[in-house]
Amino acid sequence: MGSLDRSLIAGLPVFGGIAPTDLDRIIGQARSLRIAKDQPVFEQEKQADSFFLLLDGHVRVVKSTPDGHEVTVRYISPGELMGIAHALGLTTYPATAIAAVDCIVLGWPSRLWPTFAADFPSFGSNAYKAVGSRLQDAHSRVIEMSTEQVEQRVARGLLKLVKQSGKKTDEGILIDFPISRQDIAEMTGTTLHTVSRLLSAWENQGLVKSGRQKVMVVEPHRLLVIAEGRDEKA
Amino acid sequence: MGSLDRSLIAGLPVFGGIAPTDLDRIIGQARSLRIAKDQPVFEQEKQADSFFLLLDGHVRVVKSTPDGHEVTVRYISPGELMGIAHALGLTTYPATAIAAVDCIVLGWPSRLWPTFAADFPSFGSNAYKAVGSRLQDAHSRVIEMSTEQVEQRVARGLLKLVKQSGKKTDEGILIDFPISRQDIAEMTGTTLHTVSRLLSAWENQGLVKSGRQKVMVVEPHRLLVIAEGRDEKA
DNA sequence: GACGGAATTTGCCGCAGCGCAAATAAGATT
DNA sequence: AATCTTATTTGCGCTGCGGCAAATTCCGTC
Repeated sequence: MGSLDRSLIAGLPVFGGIAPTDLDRIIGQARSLRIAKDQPVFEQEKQADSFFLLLDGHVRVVKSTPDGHEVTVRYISPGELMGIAHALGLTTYPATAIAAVDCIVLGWPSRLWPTFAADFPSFGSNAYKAVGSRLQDAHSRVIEMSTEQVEQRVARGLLKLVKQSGKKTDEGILIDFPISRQDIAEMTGTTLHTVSRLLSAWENQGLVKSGRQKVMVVEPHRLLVIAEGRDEKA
Repeated sequence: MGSLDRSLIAGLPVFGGIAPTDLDRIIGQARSLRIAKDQPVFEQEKQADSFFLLLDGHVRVVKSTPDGHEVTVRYISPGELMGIAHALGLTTYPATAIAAVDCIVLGWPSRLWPTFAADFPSFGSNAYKAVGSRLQDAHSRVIEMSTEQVEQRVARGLLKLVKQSGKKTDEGILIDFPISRQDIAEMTGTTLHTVSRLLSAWENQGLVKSGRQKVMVVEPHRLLVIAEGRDEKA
């Protein structure tokens, strides 16, 4: 487990404006975890006894329906909080979080949440702002699902991933964790077949380069045109 | 404007556990508004200079997209907060709120939000729980849009309205504010035509009775069967 | 009680995209 | 290098539901 250092979290927006001694106190109560690829950080319906901060890696948050469908709610990037069920007034996790790659995570017992929020006002308000922006995101998703067609949603989904986790290469911008057609389908509300067809088509037009569990966006701008429906049915 | 009485808000969950003197202080800073049917309480993109509590009536919260689509985010019932943009870290309203009927509303200047949240912890935590449950709702909507078909979503939408604002009559449960096919379409992500077809079909089966701007659910249980997809294609 | 505007109903058509199924392809394993 | 597993591609048929358009009904209003 090793000794945890304040510098791990010092630069993060959620801990913005918190005194060094407080940071030490915060990190002193954390335990650090290594989560292997494809392993859960926490699971839907289980008691929410911890909340987490992703230090390194990428995590996919998935909600399962009773009838076996899975919907990807969001991807978590380093520096983001997750599993903050208690901030939402829940005692169980509303979704499952799966490591998309090997991850390093800090975890705190949920009972510390109220203390943190009260003792470190900027932590509390940052966290609630994060919740607020997730609410915005969720509403955007609803709107997209209501008003856009699949092609636009997939384009938008890829652009979101690019913005969040894009890594420049000399051939384009690579989404820097393994992602399957199925994963993309689950985050855009379609099927892997349709995603595959779209990617094939885009590959032919030189918009993207993709392969097994990887997607590289070559021409973000043209993808944006599609995402915004200004495509004129190319 | 008249004198505002503490009893107006004393029983409400958001103000649960707050001392009478504090309630007086809270209500002393409120102004009460009467909003006529079809008039906005607040509007998307505008400066969020107030937040509100609905005392009486029903309010529809709508988001408009740049390309002219409208999506109904939710309906607000008496006792609920609305326009709490600042709790989400926003300075403008993310949606427009329209009075579905004549409404009575309390409004406070947004600058009081931080004070309220800090001085009345139960107010703050109740409010954040409310935000949390809206986030849950939004995610449910996303999942429904991804995995269910229109018929199920419309059934589910009606049931939600029934639960929230249903008024028992001797013929069934009436949704007690005017609601058009178009409104239902905007909240379920479909078109008014499809809603009309569905309601007609359900009317023939004796599931609902509906008319101009009104819907009455006669057999909630059978509607639930449809909503849950346990319909076996009747 | 006739008129006008808005809401609703319904028929018909077309197609986006899903389901099914089978063929490949790309890694992983031994 | 041969084999196995998992991901991806692609063809084909079908259908849910959106788009268009026209008819009808309801309700407020003068």
